[in-house]
Parts: sequence; structure tokens; C-alpha cells
Amino acid sequence: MNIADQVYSAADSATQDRAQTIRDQLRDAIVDRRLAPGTKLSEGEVGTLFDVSRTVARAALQMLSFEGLVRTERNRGAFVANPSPEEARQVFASRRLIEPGIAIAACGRVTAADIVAFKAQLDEEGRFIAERGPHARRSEIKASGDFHLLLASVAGNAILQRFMEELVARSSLVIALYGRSGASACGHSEHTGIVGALESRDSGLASRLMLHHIDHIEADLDLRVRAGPALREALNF
Amino acid sequence: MNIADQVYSAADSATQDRAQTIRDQLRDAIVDRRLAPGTKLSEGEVGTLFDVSRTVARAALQMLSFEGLVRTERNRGAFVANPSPEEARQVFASRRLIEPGIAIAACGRVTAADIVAFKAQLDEEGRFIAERGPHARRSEIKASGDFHLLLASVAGNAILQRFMEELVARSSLVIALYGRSGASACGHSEHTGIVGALESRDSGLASRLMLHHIDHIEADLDLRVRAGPALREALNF
DNA sequence: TGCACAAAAATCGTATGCAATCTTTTTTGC
DNA sequence: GCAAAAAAGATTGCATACGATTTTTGTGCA
Repeated sequence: MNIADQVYSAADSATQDRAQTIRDQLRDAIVDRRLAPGTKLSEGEVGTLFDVSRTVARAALQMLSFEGLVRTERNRGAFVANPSPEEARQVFASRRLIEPGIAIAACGRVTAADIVAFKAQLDEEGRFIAERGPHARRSEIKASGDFHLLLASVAGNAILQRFMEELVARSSLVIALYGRSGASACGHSEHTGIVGALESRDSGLASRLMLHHIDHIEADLDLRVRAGPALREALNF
Repeated sequence: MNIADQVYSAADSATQDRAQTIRDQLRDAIVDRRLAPGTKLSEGEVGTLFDVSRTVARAALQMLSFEGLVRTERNRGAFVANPSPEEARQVFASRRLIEPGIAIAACGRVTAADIVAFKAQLDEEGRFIAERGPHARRSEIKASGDFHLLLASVAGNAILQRFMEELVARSSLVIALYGRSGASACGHSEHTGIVGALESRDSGLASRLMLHHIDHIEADLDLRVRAGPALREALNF
């Protein structure tokens, strides 16, 4: 980490809420699957873990519940979300609606510096795919999500960017839950194709490629209900 | 208020958070323009007003800040959002992306009972347009937003529905801020047309009508910066 | 009068305490 | 031995308290 990063994160944690930094760390843990769906996140535990009071921990959990990554039940507490197949479909239906439009917008605003950033992102994805093991696989899911977030930031609409942050985070959960392990690496070449479309400012192509890409991600999921869904829910599993 | 309503709201306030009901009331007040943009919402004041502690008031304000209706500054407090013209454009760009898709989805799921609800909604809109005065105008903006929320609920995607709730609320703020008063009533006939397209399950028509409708709403805004924008921001006005 | 500076008031950020609710364990009756 | 009831323990919901920060007020000096 260089000096600039140190200053930035120092200023960050000092200026903005501690709750927000806790939220970010918890979100990373959920998206990385270090916290399994259904895991209880008690206020006290989170508080002692991050060395803050329950008040702050509670605020962080409230934020995550707004994002749909955590489900809170009154008088019972907060749990890592366990999206149902139906929820998973809604997540991808939302992405199909939003992301092709984001790709078009990004085509109209992308700069040379952005392209450089995209290429760096693609390189990082490639590294994680080359590696093996569960840690690399988690990093791969994360990096794949970051690609979509980078695109959203280039599109220049702060509102859509926030929606995408939520959708990508929830997608990561869904992929971790329902993903068929073998087929995950195929997204990389599609990302490369989208960057190519961006580079040539071909918004129609970028939009089409993005739509296909989302379809492929969803097709790689196994959204059939495994056991009886009522039972699964009853067991909170 | 009839018995059913009493029971409903009693169960509501008992079952779910008090913070949530405070948020809803504040949101209504903001959307109705009873709380002007820039108004300070101090935790203590909100708390005493609703007869709860600062803890609960703070949670409600945090929710509103997630929705973009309230802007919070550390150690300074919460203020009713004052969206810039650029933010206003982003709100409508987002709606252009999402709502035509919602209209298509709604076409595929709309029931006879939904159509009845839409007709009732249109009637209510018509009543408020016929009335005059500032109160009727506020109700008219609210009712117009409710039409879009009804459509989102028919579309059957909970995630998109929540996005739309946020977008409609922010739109109401934007319209209140930048709307040209004379031209607001024109949306009603377009709503009627959209319901007609729904009734005949013509998803292409519904989608096109929706897109035009959003364009018309945005065209009725005056998004030119009035004074120097830096000055306006500096004055927090 | 205008400005700089200090004291006071208001407000926020956070920790902590207590009552209410839920969960688990123990006890009791059959 | 097992089911139901009761008690103990844990956890949340909420109010309140206190230090930190910001805003306002008041005062002296040019």
C-alpha cells in the first residue's frame, strides 16, 4: 500500500462513519462467502469483533439489511441473507433491464484512462482464474463483480451505480449458493468482448454482449429447489 | 377510517419498527412538499415530534438518507435533500431505463383485479386535477407517483419495486423543485393510455407509451441552473 | 460600526443500562 | 421415559447519559 492509499483510508475512516467501514468489511465477507448464508450476525458479537458498541454494530447491520444482504427479524436478530431461487431470478431480471443500458451509457463516456483500468481489471480476473483452490475461486467471483461495478462507474449515473452495487453483491451471494462450480470461468472472455465494444464505442454491440453475458451467468445457475422449500426455510438453512 | 384500517395500522405499528412508520410519515411529508428541501431534520426534534427517543429518530433518518431523500452530514445533522439538476437528470435517466421494462413485465402479469385498481387510481388522479389549490396540487403529484408504484407492484419484481419507490419519491422532490406549474396535469391522459395498453396486453405499446410519458414529465421541468450553482449550494438552499 | 475571539448552547456520535422478547435448559407431572 | 411447563440465559428494542463537535451568542478592541 502506498502513501496515497494510507492517507485515503485514514481520512476515510476518520471522516465518515465507523458503521460504514464495518458494513464494508461485513459485505466483503458475505460476498466472499466467508460468512455463509443463514449465519447469525448478533449485534453484540459484531460489536466486540470490531471493538465498537452495539449501537454502531446495529447501524452497520441496518445498512446491510437495506442492501438485501442481511435479513433482520424483529427481536431475533440479523442473518446473512439466503436468497430463494425466486429472489435470484428477480436479481437477474433486474440486471437484464439495467445493465445493457449502463453499457450503452458507458460507451458514450468511456475515456482512454477508463480503458486502461478495464484492461487491468481483466488481467486481475485472468490471474484468479489461472489459480486454483477455494480462495482463488472467491476472489474470482469478487473480481468478476468488480468489472460490472467499474462499468457502472464509467456510465456516470450515481443512482444506477448504487443500484448496481446492490445487484452485484446479491448476485455474488446467488452465485455462491446456486452456481455450478465448473462453468464459472467462462465469463472472462465475455468481459473482454465488452471492453472491446467499449473501445470501439459500439454501443449496440456492447449492449447485446452484456445481455448475453447476463443470460450466460444465469444459465450457469441451478435454480431448481433442492429439498422442499418450506422445509429449507423452516430450518433456516 | 374504518375498522379494517384501524386494525391494519395497529398491527402494522406493533409488528414492524416504529422507525419505519416515522420514516413513512417523513417521506410523505417530503414528497408532499410540506417539508421544503434543505429543511433541517434534527434528531431531537424528530424524536420529540413522534414521541420516541433520538435512537429511533436517528434510525428513521438513516433510512431516508439511504433512499436519497435526506442528506446527512457528519456532526451537522440531516437535511431534506435538495437535488441538483444533474441529480434530477440521473433520476429520469434511471426511470427511462427501468420503467419501460416494468411496463412490459406488468403486461405479462396483469389481472382483472389489477385493472380495476388502476381504474380507481385514475379516477383519484382525475379528482385531484379537477380541484384547485396547493393542497390538491400536492395530492396530484402524490397520486401520479402512486400510479407508477402500482404498476411496479403488478410487475412482480420486489427488487425493481423498491428501486421504483426510491425513484418515484426522488422524482416527486424534483418535480416540486423544478416543475413548471402549468404543465403538470398532462400526465393523466398518458396514464390512461398505459392502462389501456395493459388491458389489451400490448407490451410493445405499453413500453413505448411509458417511455414517452417519462420524456414528457422530464420535458416539463426547468433544469437550468438559476443562480450560480456554487452559491446556491454554499447557501444550502 | 466591524471584526476577532472566547464562552455558551445546541447537536451529534457513541456507550451503556433496563425492560421486553425469544431461546434453551431444567424441572415436574404423568 | 416423555411431554409440557417453568425458570434461566441470551439477545434485541429502546431510552438515556456523556464526551466531542459544531453553531451561536456575547464581549472587548480597533
